[in-house]
Amino acid sequence: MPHPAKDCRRSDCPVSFTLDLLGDKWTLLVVRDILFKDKKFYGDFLSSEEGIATNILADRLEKLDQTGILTWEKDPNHGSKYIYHLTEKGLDLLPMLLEMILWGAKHDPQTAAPRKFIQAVKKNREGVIREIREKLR
Amino acid sequence: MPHPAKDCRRSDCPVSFTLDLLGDKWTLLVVRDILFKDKKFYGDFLSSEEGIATNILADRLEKLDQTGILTWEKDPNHGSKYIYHLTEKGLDLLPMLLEMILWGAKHDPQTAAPRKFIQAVKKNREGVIREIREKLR
DNA sequence: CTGTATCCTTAGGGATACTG
DNA sequence: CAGTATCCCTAAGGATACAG
Repeated sequence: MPHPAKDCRRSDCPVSFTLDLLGDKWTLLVVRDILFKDKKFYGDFLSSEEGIATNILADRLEKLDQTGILTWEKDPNHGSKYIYHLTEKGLDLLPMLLEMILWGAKHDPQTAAPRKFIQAVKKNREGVIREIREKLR
Repeated sequence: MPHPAKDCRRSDCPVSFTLDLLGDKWTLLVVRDILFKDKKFYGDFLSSEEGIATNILADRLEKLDQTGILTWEKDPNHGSKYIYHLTEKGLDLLPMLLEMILWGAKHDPQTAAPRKFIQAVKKNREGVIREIREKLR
């Protein structure tokens, strides 16, 4: 059952549903790290510049797993314990994240979003989506 | 300065920026109500099925105003005190909200999203965006 | 190092009372 | 009715210690 139980969903509205799963300040940063920064290890996420706390990170990884957005597997090289990656459901978040990036880049005067990437998304949204999905598959 | 002060932004990443402003379980529900449900009065928002508390609503309206996403004006008919509406910056959230709807509708088995609307968005995203923007202007 | 668990403070937010 | 303010509790989450 990769979705909230009856008593933790506030309504059947899709916006509300999405917010029930992802509506906080940290969860989507983990998704962002995987989608756009090729991160896959626990320490990768920990070292992101926003400075997520280790308990928060562990909690979010577990919740993302429970909701079927992310999974992990043992690291064969054993440099790390696990390799985290998105499921199809998680990869489906890419368009939403891209819109968040466009909105943030447009309205944040001190954004650090790379101009080239923003232009690429504006010019060829579907292409960028396909490319990133391919890379992560 | 319609954006977070230096000490409340976690990084210059556009995703992080967007989450700093909108990353909680309630704020985007108000935006949704305006964009898709033609709500404009305090009581409209209060009566949404998710059941936002009055103090939370007041707080979010104020924050959305501080960040330049929403404004209000006196209601000339005085049925209500104020009429709330989105700024251009707020209307710019529409594409992101649409992606949230698509994702929620796809992955929530008990979604209440109208099939026709979902199809319309998939088929003619830009058209839907233009139409809704026009209506709210 | 990777990941887990504990402690403890603050902030989010529900219930409800209050004002115009 | 529209909107504000208070009370109070729970949960989010920062710091940090601990285990493999």
